[in-house]
Amino acid sequence: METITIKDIAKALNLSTSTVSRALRGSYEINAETKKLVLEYAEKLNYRPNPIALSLKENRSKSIGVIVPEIDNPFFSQAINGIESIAYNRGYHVVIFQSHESYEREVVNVEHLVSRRVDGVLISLSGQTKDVSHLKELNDKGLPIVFFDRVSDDINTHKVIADNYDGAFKATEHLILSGRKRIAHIAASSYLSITKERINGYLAALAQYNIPVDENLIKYCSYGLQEMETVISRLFSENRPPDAIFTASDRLALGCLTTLKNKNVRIPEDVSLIGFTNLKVASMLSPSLSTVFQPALEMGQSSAELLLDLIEGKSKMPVTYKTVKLQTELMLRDSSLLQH
Amino acid sequence: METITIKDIAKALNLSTSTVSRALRGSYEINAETKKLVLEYAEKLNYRPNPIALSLKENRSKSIGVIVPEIDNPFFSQAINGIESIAYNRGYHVVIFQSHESYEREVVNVEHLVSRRVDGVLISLSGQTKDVSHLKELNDKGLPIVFFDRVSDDINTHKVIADNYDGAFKATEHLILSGRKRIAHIAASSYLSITKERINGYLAALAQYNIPVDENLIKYCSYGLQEMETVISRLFSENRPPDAIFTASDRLALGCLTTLKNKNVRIPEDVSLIGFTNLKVASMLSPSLSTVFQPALEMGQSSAELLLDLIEGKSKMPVTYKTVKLQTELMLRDSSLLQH
DNA sequence: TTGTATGCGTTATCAT
DNA sequence: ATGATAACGCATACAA
Repeated sequence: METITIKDIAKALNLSTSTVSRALRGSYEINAETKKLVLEYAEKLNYRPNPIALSLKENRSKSIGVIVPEIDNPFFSQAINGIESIAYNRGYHVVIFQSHESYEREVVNVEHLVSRRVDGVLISLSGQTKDVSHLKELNDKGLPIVFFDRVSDDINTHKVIADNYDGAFKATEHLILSGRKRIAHIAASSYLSITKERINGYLAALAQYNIPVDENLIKYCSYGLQEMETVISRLFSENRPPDAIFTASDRLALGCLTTLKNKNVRIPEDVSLIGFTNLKVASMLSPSLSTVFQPALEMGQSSAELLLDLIEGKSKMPVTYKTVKLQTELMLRDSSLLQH
Repeated sequence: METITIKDIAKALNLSTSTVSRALRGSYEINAETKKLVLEYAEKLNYRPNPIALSLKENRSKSIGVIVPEIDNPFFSQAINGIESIAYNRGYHVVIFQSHESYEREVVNVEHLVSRRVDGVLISLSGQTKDVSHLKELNDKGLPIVFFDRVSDDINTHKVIADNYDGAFKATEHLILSGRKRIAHIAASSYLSITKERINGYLAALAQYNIPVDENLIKYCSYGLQEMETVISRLFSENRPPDAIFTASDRLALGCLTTLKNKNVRIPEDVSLIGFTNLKVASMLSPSLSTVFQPALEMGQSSAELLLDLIEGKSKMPVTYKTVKLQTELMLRDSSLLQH
């Protein structure tokens, strides 16, 4: 790929590179004719400034790094969609990294981002991450970081989260109102902020309707299908099995659905099921599953806006703690199926 | 973000930048002690070479551009997952673009990629793209391009495709063998390579089982749900409606499912449904839908490998026409439901 | 209004 | 074995 530079234009037009540069940048002190000449020639040769040279000069890359647990997860691909749309509108590029829910990989990703000189970082923490010093250090050094969805309270910066408490409350309330009494909650990694928030919403709903909390009905399930089987087995080997399950994510909802099917537990006759999920089609495909849908696209957009504002100094630096509450829409369908 | 450079190290150690550079690069002509000194100091200061400076010097960015129609589409997010894994293993970054199925946006994306000086491009064409001269021009100039999934025959480079013909053949055959006779095919944009290949597979299966082709049973559906309603209405307003539908994608399968439901067409009693889809859970969630699963992850990996080989000159440049055939797996479940 | 020189971080080439 | 210098592409402070 031979590329045309400012120097080529200068040579061809018998001008200095500075003149050409000024002409192209639409600078002030420049003869109108010279400018026209340069612009036309540049257009003819399809000149494109080299952003790498600019980056080196201006010590910024006009790119942001995004670290997500998995791209191939509807919530995160929707979020990336939103991030991409904002970033490109504002002249930034998006470089994608996956932590695969591993703390070690997240640390390596962060290291890569720093090496790559991204102008800022958007991150949703891995399920294994307890300690965020790898991020705090960078943030203290002045690298803008914005958290979305899975956040940490240990770093004082922008955070974009869904209203997990409210979503969990409504989901639980929905199950209660449809007559369920023993509502299990299958939660994700206990380290995650979203996990805690959702559990709190669940507990609050139980409290409001005077339903006693049974600790045995709250299960954490961080890993694969195998763990889900154990969890489900435990739940149903109790004296009084649950009559409803509230799962905390897409993966958990689907895993639960599969496992229940394999175990010949009938849905919704034996248990009714509701989940936090971004699999838009889930409830459409499966009348047995109601979902709490998270506005992933909007969360991606908001977090990208916040990050770019930080980068461009349009927003006070590390002091802002801004929790953006986004509408959590409850997609409760075929409610009749949930009735006894 | 203040960053430490080779110059800082040189100054601190009273060495020249060249010596420091040599020490860091593990070069030959260098005193062992000096080397050790530099390495230790660099380690202590957490020195990281600036890839931007490297890029400027070596005229490459160590990044590849990926253009997909939509990130938020299971097939493409799985493919990107595969691309990412290979790229990072080989030291490249992945910069993501979406065409949103629009030719104009695809052209703009390509323009951006060129501006960004990516070392190569992975692309799956938009549904509106008939003309690929925007890509051909670049490829002729020496920019490595690899197509995946939605390819063009007008550019002579690597292409990674699933065996769409075979998948469509088997899907159709499956419907035939379960007793269906009037099998409709709902296809995506007629411009796309995958569309043609799948139609050919469909036609071949009909031919093999001596089922006459009814042109009215082949419908193109490029856009939203509205168009799907029209298509379904037309199909079922015929004298003899279809007794099975073979849809060409996730979106079409789900749109079809929804529309049929709204129209109170029973599945699989009235029509049985089979689709090309990467919504891994689709068939799990919906016993009415059998799926032909595309190995998106593997396709992403293969195409990334091929592109990086091209970039690094490990593969003959633009003369190679290599179609990588990947296994198309047919997920036929609850077959009994498909029987009359 | 235009040209010259410098620097961004790094490495290759050519001294020493 | 090490140092000085130029070059990658661009913008800008300064000189003319």
